[in-house]
Amino acid sequence: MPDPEKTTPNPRLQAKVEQLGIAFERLGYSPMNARVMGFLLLADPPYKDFYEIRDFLSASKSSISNALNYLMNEGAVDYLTFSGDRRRYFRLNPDNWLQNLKQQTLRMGQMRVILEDVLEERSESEYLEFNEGLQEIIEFQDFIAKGIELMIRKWEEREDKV
Amino acid sequence: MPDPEKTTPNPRLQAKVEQLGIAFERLGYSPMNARVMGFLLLADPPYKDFYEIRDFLSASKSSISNALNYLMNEGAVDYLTFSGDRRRYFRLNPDNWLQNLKQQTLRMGQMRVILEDVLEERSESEYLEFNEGLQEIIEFQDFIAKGIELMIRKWEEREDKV
DNA sequence: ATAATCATTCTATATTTACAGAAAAACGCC
DNA sequence: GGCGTTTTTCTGTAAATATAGAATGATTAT
Repeated sequence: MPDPEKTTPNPRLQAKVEQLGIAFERLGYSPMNARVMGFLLLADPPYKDFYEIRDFLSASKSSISNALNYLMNEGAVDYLTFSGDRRRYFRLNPDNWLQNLKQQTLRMGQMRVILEDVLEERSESEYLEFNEGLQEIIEFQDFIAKGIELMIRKWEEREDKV
Repeated sequence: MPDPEKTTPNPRLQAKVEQLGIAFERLGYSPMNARVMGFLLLADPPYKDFYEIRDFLSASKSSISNALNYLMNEGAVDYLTFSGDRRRYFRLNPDNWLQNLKQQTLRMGQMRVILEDVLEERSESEYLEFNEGLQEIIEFQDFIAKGIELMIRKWEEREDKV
């Protein structure tokens, strides 16, 4: 059973977590979700219970609850349990996270779908040059998306060998 | 000088622009910016002046002004002028837009930077498995980022030949 | 079975962001 | 250079989102 060693505040760690939080906000995470990511990334041991997280981030229970649920849904976070201790110990799960990153990366061709729709809509237009410009963007997105798909396949082959 | 033919409202077009707007919101654009993109994508001729945009979207001048400036800054939009007419005619510029998409795509390796920082921070930790998980995510991001870079180079070669 | 505590949900508040309208500025034709 | 029009900036308001706190629900060790 892990010992919830009463962590004395560590300003350096706090600053680092804030900094990581901001970095994750830039990737599209909401502030609290971003900070929880930051905290779990630096956590040592790399699993922490609900109240450790709450206390470190000085946030409310609902905020932490929502953040953890979001991140668990996202796949980046899961938890451990230890018998004789009903708490859950939350941690980043790099394996699931990686799985998820792959999925997301594959979904990158989103704009292609939109633009194909637009081109169909513009089929009557006489402004051919404009349409050709759009066509080229579609082709680019397609090119990239296909390439990424291929690369992910390669990555997975590589993994099998390891 | 283009004739600002008084456009009678076209419900079908309006619905289509809304729909595109929502699609662009999902890509991270704010609602008005997203609608302006949608409108310019379907515009025929593919350039429209400030008031045509404003009227079509039933928005305020400031909203349209901000949206256009944002999109021009982004590179997706620029404008034409015609002598004897001081209005600016805004349009999507697929060439610049494509340029920009390439840039963004290249910037996809952002998370790598964050995680490298984290790993350095965790160098003392004895939870090696966790660190190895992070390391693998870095490698994946790196693999993808490098691959994309290569593909963009290929794309540009292809373009030169066309 | 129950008491203790872990976790979620609900509701209220604060913060942020988007948008409008008015006023000011910039621009380009005459 | 003056004047009318286009465009931006400023300021206030509305809407959306994030977070807090309280109440409720769920779990398990005893």
